[in-house]
Amino acid sequence: MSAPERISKRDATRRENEARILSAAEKVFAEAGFGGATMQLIADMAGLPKANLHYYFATKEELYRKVVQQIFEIWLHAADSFDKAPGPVEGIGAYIDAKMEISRRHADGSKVWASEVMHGAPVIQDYLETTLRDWTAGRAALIQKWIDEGKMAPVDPRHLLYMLWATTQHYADFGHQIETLNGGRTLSDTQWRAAKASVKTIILRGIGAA
Amino acid sequence: MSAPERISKRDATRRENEARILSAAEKVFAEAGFGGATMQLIADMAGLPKANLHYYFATKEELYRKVVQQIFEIWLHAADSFDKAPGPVEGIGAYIDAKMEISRRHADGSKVWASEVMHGAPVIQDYLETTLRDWTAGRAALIQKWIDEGKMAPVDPRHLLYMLWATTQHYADFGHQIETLNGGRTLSDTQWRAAKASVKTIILRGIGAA
DNA sequence: GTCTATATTTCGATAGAC
DNA sequence: GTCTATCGAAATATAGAC
Repeated sequence: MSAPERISKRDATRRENEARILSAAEKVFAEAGFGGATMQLIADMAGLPKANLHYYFATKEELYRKVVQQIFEIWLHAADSFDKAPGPVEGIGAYIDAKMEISRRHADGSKVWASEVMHGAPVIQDYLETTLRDWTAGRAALIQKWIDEGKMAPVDPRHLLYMLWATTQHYADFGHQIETLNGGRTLSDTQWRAAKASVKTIILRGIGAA
Repeated sequence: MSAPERISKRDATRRENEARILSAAEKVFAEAGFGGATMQLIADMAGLPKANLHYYFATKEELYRKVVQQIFEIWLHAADSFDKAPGPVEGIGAYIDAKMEISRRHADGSKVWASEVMHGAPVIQDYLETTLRDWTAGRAALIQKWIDEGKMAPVDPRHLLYMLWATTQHYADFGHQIETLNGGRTLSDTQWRAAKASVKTIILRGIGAA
């Protein structure tokens, strides 16, 4: 038998390697898509031999699924402030802010999700049918309540949710196009503030809440 | 030499085969991405031997580029009514209608474009830097003119354009997600009308034009 | 122009020494 | 746990008969 080691140390190494691999995988999957990504590229970016990836994640698909789950969880938490808000100005305003911030900080994850959904959600269809469906129904009901209370104009809650997702995630998914139209430069802090303000102003006024 | 044939007939065959291949390619690229698509899959869907694809399109990338160009041209034409309009209600309203209709009729093309841009536009970067950049500058100037004339609220024209692209294309690119949230059914005629109306109502009111 | 057969490359995954 | 070497499958692309 080998010399006994502290379990905590082994676990720490495992967690660190898994995190390195997941971070590299997110980037490669975002840049090349699932089909275009190769285990070799991910291994190179993580600074590990290719065989080690298969030690931590048995298959390419298992690794990919973990990456998709990560961004999904981040988005779910972004809606916390939505629920506690007294009305649409605070609730939807905070939700837009949170989603825009995620588009800036987790653009790669957003792209992986977009790519997965565009291709028919072959790996995370179960999430769409359970967690996302429930989440959407709950938020649609909340929006309808605000409408019934006269706090905003009568709009279709689901189409409003689609608009919120579309506009905020666009800054991540189509970030390259926006950069190109910005003279090839990434958006500055000031420009990100302007983007957030534009989205919030138009939508909140559009639903008669501002 | 072979017996002389009418050029027009040979051209007709060529055009018909090219169209079949392009249509099949658009579908396969949309469903699997560039990396996930295979020439074999495209050939099967087009009902041709794989080698024939290489006869009409030398490489996979050349075929892909043609598919991307198609949807881009369709979108450019959708903005014709934009320019002739006297103000934002007619111009932006018509543009939303046209873009929504394209999302419905050319969802695959929209997905291919989205995938291309998400991956950094490796194939059509030149279009972004020339045609799209000029197009965007022209439309932003028109919107600014409407603002200066007091026909709409002072919003950032570029962020408004991004919002128009994001909201309309979302119904194509994330169509699978929307279908899942619609109980697994595609949107009916009535639901598409409601979607168009929602987008137009919120945005036009959001920019103070309705 | 069409199609079968195949050359060549590259990928995901694994075996086995350390 | 790590890494080198490699297998078997699948991909793009082409050669060459028809």
